[in-house]
Amino acid sequence: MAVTLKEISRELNLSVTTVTRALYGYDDVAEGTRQRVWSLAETLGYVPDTTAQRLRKGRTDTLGFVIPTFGPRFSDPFFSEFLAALGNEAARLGFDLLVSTRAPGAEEQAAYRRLVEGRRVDGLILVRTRRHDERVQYLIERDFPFVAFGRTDLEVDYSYVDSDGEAGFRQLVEYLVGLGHQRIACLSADPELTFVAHRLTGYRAALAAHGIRPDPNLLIQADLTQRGGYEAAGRLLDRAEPPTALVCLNDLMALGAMRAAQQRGLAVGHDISVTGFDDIPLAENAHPPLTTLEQPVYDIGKRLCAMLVRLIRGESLDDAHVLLAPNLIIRESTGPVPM
Amino acid sequence: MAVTLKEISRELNLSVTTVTRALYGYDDVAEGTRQRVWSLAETLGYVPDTTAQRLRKGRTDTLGFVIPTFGPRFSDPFFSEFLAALGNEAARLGFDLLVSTRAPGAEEQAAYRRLVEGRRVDGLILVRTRRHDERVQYLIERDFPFVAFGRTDLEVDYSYVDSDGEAGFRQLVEYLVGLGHQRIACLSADPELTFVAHRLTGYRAALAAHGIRPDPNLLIQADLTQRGGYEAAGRLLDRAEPPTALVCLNDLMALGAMRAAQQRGLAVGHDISVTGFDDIPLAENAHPPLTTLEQPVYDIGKRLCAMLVRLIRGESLDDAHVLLAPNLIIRESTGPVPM
DNA sequence: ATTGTAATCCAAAACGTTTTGGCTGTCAAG
DNA sequence: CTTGACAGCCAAAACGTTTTGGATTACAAT
Repeated sequence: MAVTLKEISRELNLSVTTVTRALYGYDDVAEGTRQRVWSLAETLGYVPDTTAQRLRKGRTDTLGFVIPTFGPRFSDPFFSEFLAALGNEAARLGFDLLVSTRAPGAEEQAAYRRLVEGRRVDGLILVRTRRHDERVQYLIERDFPFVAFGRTDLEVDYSYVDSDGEAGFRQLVEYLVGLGHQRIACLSADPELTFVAHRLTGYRAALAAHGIRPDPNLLIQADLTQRGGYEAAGRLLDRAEPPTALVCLNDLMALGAMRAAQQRGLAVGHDISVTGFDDIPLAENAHPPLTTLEQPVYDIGKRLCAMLVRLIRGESLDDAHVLLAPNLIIRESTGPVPM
Repeated sequence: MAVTLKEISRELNLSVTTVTRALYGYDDVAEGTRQRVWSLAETLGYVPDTTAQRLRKGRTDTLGFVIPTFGPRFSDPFFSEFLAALGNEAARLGFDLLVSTRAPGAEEQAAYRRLVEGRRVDGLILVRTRRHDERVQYLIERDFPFVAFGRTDLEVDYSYVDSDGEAGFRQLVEYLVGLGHQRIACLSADPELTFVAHRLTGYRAALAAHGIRPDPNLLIQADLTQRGGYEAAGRLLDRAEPPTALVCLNDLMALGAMRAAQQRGLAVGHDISVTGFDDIPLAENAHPPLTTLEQPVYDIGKRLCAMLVRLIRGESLDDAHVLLAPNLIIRESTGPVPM
């Protein structure tokens, strides 16, 4: 089918060895020979077979990324931005990107094993780490190169980049307290997710710092989706004594929460304050625009990718544990507590 | 490093041949031998080397998908849902998914060539086809298996699934006309994109059918993003005689357009009507919820994936050209023309 | 004793590449 | 005339797998 070295070598009465060496610019090939090889390769449209190169070189030049998807209608701007970062940076570094989509659980674990044990990729990027992350455990155990967006509670060392969600939430809640809010609800998610746990810590710390007794009724657990935020906010707002502020674990939830509030005739930013996390592009275009904590997802993805490649190449990392402070962006979805 | 057939065979005093055949259940292996092989493979944790299998079998069992990204902050729910569909379906069919991200243009074309000519994938999925799509032309020329979400104007035959944007927009605009709208603006995009051209055709047809003279000032070209919709809507609304309805090429633009309207004090759904296309999850949670045309992105992705695999396997396709009618979902962003 | 036939097993080739460790011939220096 | 150096080329091995086309043995049937 496709053109191989053998064909070129046969055509020119050369050995396969000489042909590769000519193509790769070794200095033990006569100038004339090199030119003949190049020109024939050109006209025949020779492109080396990637699979053969991989087998021979013992590496795939491929990075793996398993997206944790939730339900069929999976749609999260966070991931598309992150993916764009990985894709662009991987390409820049000469790596392919192999993507799987799997809901967390047994099938996800199997996907990781396929990638690692079948030697399909040279390294992996993890995202949405969990406090006791089996993926991290597994990869450490197998000594397989990986980097993660997020920390874990495991007593192991690995390379990560993470947002300081605790500091971010502390700052955010202090800002709300400063506006006079006391009944600040938190639309949380599965606290096994590390970033959820961190943000909750920050939430609690800020309340405690201001002598506000944490009300367990104001902490509610939901999905990290609009629907999750919509439903959870609905339940909170229908209480006898509803909260005056809704702190949501991410922007998607916040958008859902805003809708729930608006359906109940509340003016977001006046009657009730709502906040998110991520600063997805939609946050700015929400109505009203959403107060949120920005984390530079694209840069994080890019950085992780570069770190992983250095790991694969056996180079040393000077910045193996990066913690970035998120940036509080105040927009119109928050305001002083209503009289 | 990893366990190979050779090691297993050495350990058991068997040939490599017998070991593979034992593992794959050929009937010329003694039952006892088969068991010894299996149990040793198990304890050593043998997993075949994917690269070697690929080289030997002459196929990669990998599908390629190049996401057309626009700018670094790429974030489009349409693509994350489509990607989830591809990922899940590919996995189900035993295929890996190789993803690249590239802005349309020369680099994109180079990415396709790398994938095809380097024999990195067995087939490709195209999305956002263009009227004179160089990708389609190239792949047809090389006789490489591919499927596309979208049609082209090229005189070539290939397998696709597409939404009938023309019919959808016709229905949508007729609905708006029925509400009394006459000055219906269209926030369009690059008409070289086939789906843009189709939707525009539907828009014009509906206007013509009701004797409304198309006003070139009401047709404006923008990016398919919130920002694009926001800016274009802003320009339209600041005119002396602004439109009463904004028909947007997709939901993201519509969300941006809504914000532009709201910033000018207009109540969307009353003072002005806004529509989108796609029915991304955010459309439902917008404020007000967005009237839009739903297309089953997940199903389309799944279907395309299955079609591609059949193509790769040389099986025949009975449904090589699928046109799906989008579904008009009327929400609160549209209403009667204001008095 | 020969033939036939199962039942087991395996050597070698092949996929396409890269690298190792040469080999051959020419020419200048001794 | 020999030696050494150098330029230019290449055979073979290797990466790990699967498949082809036997080979070997045992045993039953002739």
